[in-house]
Amino acid sequence: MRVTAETKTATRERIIQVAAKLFIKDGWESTTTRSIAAAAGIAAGTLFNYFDSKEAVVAELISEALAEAGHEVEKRTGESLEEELYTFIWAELSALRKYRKFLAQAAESILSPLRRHSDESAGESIRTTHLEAVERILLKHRIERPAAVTMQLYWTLYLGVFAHWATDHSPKQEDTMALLDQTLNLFITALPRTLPSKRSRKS
Amino acid sequence: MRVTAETKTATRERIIQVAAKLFIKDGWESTTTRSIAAAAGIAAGTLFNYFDSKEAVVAELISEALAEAGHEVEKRTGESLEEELYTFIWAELSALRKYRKFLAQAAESILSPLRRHSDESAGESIRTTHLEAVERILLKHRIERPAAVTMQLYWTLYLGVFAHWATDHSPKQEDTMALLDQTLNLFITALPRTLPSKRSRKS
DNA sequence: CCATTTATATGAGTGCGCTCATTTAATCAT
DNA sequence: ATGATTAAATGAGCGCACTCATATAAATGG
Repeated sequence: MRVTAETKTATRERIIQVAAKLFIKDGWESTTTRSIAAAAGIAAGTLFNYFDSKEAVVAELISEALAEAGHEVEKRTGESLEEELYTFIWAELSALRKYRKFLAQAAESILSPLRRHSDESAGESIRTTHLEAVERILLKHRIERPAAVTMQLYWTLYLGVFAHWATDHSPKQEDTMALLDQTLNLFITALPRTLPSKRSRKS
Repeated sequence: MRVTAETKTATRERIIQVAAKLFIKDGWESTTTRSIAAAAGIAAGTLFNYFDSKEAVVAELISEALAEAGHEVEKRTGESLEEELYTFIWAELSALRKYRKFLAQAAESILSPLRRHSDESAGESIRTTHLEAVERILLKHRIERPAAVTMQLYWTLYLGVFAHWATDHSPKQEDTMALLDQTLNLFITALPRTLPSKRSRKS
């Protein structure tokens, strides 16, 4: 069976769309790959011709939402470093708002800091794309290319904010806004101080 | 069928011991609950009379290791706040060293910041126990009872260190030592500054 | 002692994500 | 047109964590 490239991309998009609907309606765990396939009008196994895993589906969903949000924000100018980072992150979270409820469950395994960088996990590109954008913002504000450990620290802090956002019960997630504010403040304070030299402690 | 309380605790301990062996030998994913049950000399279903889930088994394993390490360290005195936190955390990590390889896989779902605090997950007691110990250390150094958001920030940072440790390839995890040093430095810097009042930003 | 109650052990069963041998259909060579 | 080739679709099947009706044996009461 052969199928035109158009049909393929159409099917792929259809999977993502129905998956989004189902995830929003039924949650992450209750939505099975079988039900996604059925709703997309394909066989159960066919889903895995398009995505490596259930997680890869939601990772694609996230990536698409973030890509849109990212483009708009990066054009802005004339803000302080903290303002710019804040705007960028908040724009991303806003873009993900409709997925918020099930992301708390889904993202756990996708964005976990415990995933090895080396393996080709579904969320790896989300992480690198985000970090690249942050690096670009830092460079724009004359912060010299941050050390790997700095970005690692950033990602850790970001995950904390993300986790709080995903489970934030305050009406418009204003608790998260406050946390993000504090977190960025802390990160920026840390910026000049991180890793000037490899000075190990206690022997 | 009834069994004495002794038999029950013996079985429970046996499960933990054989599970530890298998996890170390075969890793987290390759060790099945069936294989643990078989090695412990019980039926597959019986395992779940003793533990809610596969994750609960490893959570118990971690808790036991941490309990031993925690007791020894908390007696110490005369160190700076940073020193004391460093010693405490490093003692914990040392106690977990034998489990390090499979913890990178296992802990992902257990310690994830994305788990809701409210639900009764396997790793919840690990988190609260650790945070209580840290709070005790802070109090000992005249830091007034830290705000919830401060401890949240601490846990986020701690998870970053833990994640790095779990996948640290340097011979004696000295990379982690350096990261821990920097992380604690950052946390302590942040201490007086976190949440003086509920000042929300941007409306 | 036997009957009843009760706490535990049991393993077949369930639904899941995912795989893979096979089928199907579009394309290409003649 | 027709057969050969190829890429994608298929769904039965696998191994997993976990459940639950049932079996079993210890404790208890007469």
